[in-house]
Amino acid sequence: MKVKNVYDVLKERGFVEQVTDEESVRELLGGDRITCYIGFDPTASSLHIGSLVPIMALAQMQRHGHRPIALVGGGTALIGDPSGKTEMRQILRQEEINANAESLKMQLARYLDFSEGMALLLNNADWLAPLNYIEFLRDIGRHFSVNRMLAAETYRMRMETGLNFIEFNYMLLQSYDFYYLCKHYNCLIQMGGNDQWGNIVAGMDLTRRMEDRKVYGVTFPLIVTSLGHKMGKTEKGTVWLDGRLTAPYEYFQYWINTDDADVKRFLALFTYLPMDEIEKVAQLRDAELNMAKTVLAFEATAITHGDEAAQAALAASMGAFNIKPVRDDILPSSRIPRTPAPESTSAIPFVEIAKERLEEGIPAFELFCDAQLCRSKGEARRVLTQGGGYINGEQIQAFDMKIGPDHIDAGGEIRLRKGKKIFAIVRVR
RNA sequence: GGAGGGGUUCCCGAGUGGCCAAAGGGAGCAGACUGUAAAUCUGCCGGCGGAGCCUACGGAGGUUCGAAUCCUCCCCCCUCCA
Repeated sequence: MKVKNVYDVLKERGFVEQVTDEESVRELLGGDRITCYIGFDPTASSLHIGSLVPIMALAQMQRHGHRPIALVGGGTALIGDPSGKTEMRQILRQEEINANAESLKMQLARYLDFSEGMALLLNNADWLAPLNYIEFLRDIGRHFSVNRMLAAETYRMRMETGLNFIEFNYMLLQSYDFYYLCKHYNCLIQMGGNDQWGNIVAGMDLTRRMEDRKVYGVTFPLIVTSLGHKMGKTEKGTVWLDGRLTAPYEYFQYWINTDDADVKRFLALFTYLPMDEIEKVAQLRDAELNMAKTVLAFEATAITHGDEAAQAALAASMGAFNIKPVRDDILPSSRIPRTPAPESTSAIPFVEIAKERLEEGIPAFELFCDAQLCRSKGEARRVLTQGGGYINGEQIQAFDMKIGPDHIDAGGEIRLRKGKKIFAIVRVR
């Protein structure tokens, strides 16, 4: 059986917003191995859920026999992309960027197979840094019309708030990347968020002028939740892909809290489950729909943190939230365990408390702070006064209730809960 | 370089000498209802064990019994002119 055209796959799964030349791109992707690229900004030491769409797009490309290039923008990050932003981005120091670029490489390796040139990881600092200003202006700059650049949405929206020259040059550098990758790596397609459209098109133009070659661009829709929220933001801040910054359990929680209306769309984008199974999710209701969310959380966590971590997160959530096992006929291709897992709290975040301290008795609001359920004692007091604090499943009545040794359960733990869904375990040391 | 307008708490944004920890909105948190969803209603929403105290209205000084508010200098942003 012939492998499905990856362009159709991407389109079906909701990855495609705009294409520069749909027919040609489809034809290209239906043929022999081609090379495509997406740029990632090393402005933080970890990628977050917001970068998952591009990552998954590259992964899909690779699974369908093409060669993805993940381009770390070590050079362009020195300038700051104005696209989609209303204010100038903070410019980072060279060392920070280099360090970030390194950790991004590690992360991307979990989604893409970089062995034997099946995928490439490049850093544009390698070719941007040595550029010489005069030469660059003469060879590259002359191909750009300022009039046309100003017409680009990217810059137009900045005309009101202000745009400085360094940012104005971003388009030239990103265009140069595309040209460079085409020339040296035979890269024919650039993908990116829809805010990159202007930069991608400019890169195509430059490549045509410099190399006389036709290249293509595909953009992804900006993914927001059906409530209009940005992906990957919670009350605890950004949901990172790095397990040290966001524990797999938290990551799992993020996905299981997906809105009803987003489950199907997210399964298509963020898992590899077959579309015919995902389509059936539309018919699910109530408890069944929650099972689909469980699968989404499991699959997404397994992709980012591995099967083992996903299973631990699942087991912890089942214990804490009384989740029913997922029925066999719901998304049958998923490897999610479908029997009740032995209850385990091992994946839930925990803090250790010295035995002596506990023997004296710790006021509940202080313990909530120590367990990082609340940011300040004031907040903890408020939460507890409003009845939002629970200990071993019981609502805490007084904010300063003393927590002592008799609260330790058979497993040697104290279970704290804030609100409905945030848990912490206290272990006595 | 000149003239004018600005920088307020997570974000937007009101506030022009005491009644200002600062209106209003958004976001967020908790409770009720639920399905770890949404919608709705209620309460909360700088720190400190509640009192008062501390820290906060771009930065540094000053005037005043008292400053987000007035004065001086500095930094940054915007608009128009050059």
